[in-house]
Amino acid sequence: MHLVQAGCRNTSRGYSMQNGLDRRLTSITKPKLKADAKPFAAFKHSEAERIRRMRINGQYATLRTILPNLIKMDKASVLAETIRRVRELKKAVEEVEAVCCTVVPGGEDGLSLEYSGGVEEDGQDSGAAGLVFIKVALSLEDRPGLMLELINAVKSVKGAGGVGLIRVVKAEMVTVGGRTKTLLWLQPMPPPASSGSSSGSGDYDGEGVLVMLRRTLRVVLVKK
Amino acid sequence: MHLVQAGCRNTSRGYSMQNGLDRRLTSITKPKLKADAKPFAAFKHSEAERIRRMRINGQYATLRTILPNLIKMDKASVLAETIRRVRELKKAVEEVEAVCCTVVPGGEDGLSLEYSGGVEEDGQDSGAAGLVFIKVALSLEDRPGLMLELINAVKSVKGAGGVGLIRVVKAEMVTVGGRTKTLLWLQPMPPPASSGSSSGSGDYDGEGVLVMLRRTLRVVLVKK
DNA sequence: TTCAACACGTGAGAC
DNA sequence: TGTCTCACGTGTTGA
Repeated sequence: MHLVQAGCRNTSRGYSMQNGLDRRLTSITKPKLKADAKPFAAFKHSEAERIRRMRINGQYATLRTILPNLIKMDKASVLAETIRRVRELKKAVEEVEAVCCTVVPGGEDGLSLEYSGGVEEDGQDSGAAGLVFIKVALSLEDRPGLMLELINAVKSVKGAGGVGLIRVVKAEMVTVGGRTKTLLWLQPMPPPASSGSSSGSGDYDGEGVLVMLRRTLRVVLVKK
Repeated sequence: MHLVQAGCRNTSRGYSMQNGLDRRLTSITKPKLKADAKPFAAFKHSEAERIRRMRINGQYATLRTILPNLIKMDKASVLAETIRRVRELKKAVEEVEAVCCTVVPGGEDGLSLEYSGGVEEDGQDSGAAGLVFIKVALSLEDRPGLMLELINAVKSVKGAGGVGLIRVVKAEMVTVGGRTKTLLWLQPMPPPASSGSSSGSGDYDGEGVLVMLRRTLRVVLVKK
């Protein structure tokens, strides 16, 4: 109950890094007597709390060195300035990204789809008439496992027979300031040659695939 | 001495915003009796401390909302992630600024001087042969009063007679993400027509002025 | 059980 | 004087 007020106060308001780690009952061993158990536990507890405080205060010290033009140095002001700065920097990155890095113009959801009905790079026809190559560009806040999510989303686009309709040919990612710009090169897969001629599929619903793809990718975009 | 342990614990580890502001001895008035003075002071003290804690915890809550991909939500982890993010964003802004916004190539100190010996825009000769127009571009962390510092630095460049050698014709600043890009258009002033012909000054040390100017501006750049 | 994280009330320095 | 900020040890809770 606050019977012991530790000697080291270090309240010089200098906001310097160093702290305790001072002279103290070092190398404590667990007491065998039951009477000593409680003071020992109390000491361990207060010591753990001291270490926790030191860790947090160390982060404050780091923030104080990182943030420019800090007027007030107290914790609340440091946190407030930190929040302001993070928002400012985030906005700056997004703005400058919008100006400098737009590869393919996308909609307001940051999702852009480009497709062609021609022949792909290696000159090999995919077999799906009217839709053989899709290029997807999207830009969003980075998160772990994003690429996996995107690929799974692409693979989840399936036709009537439960067979995948699109395969990922190439993928590129570039992250700047926590935002990720992703490029996907996709290739529609030919419908299963179950009936009719092998080169048929004249009724292949390329537009439908695109709609499904866009809807599926949008789920990934708005997630979290 | 911890005789009263407040009722509201709110230790649901939910890291939600709301907190106390709860039922409590409201609308306390200062007691007249001396015996009540101390408990009253203690209450006011603990209450003030509670408000302070709430303010700080509110900042933590805000940080938890604006930081993406937070795995651990405890205070130390939030601060650590904040530090990481600020550094990441700052670097991103600097990099993208270096790529997109370089107006005049500068040295490693971010200071670039350009000068011409011709005639300035309005066709009026400054009178100083060989150095009539200086354009300065510099990029550094923004700070309040920076422009004033720069102008004073320019004005502090003086000749033998203690007279100013340079005047500021135009100044532009643009700040992005806390970094400021500054453009200064300077004009050397003619040396005082104390002796010789009025159009003389053939021995005007334009190079010396540039050296002094660069040295003076560098002081502003490395400050703080 | 121990451990980690938290809110609390309090003593004390700074302004 | 009073107010503000901080470090401290403690009680408590969930894992």
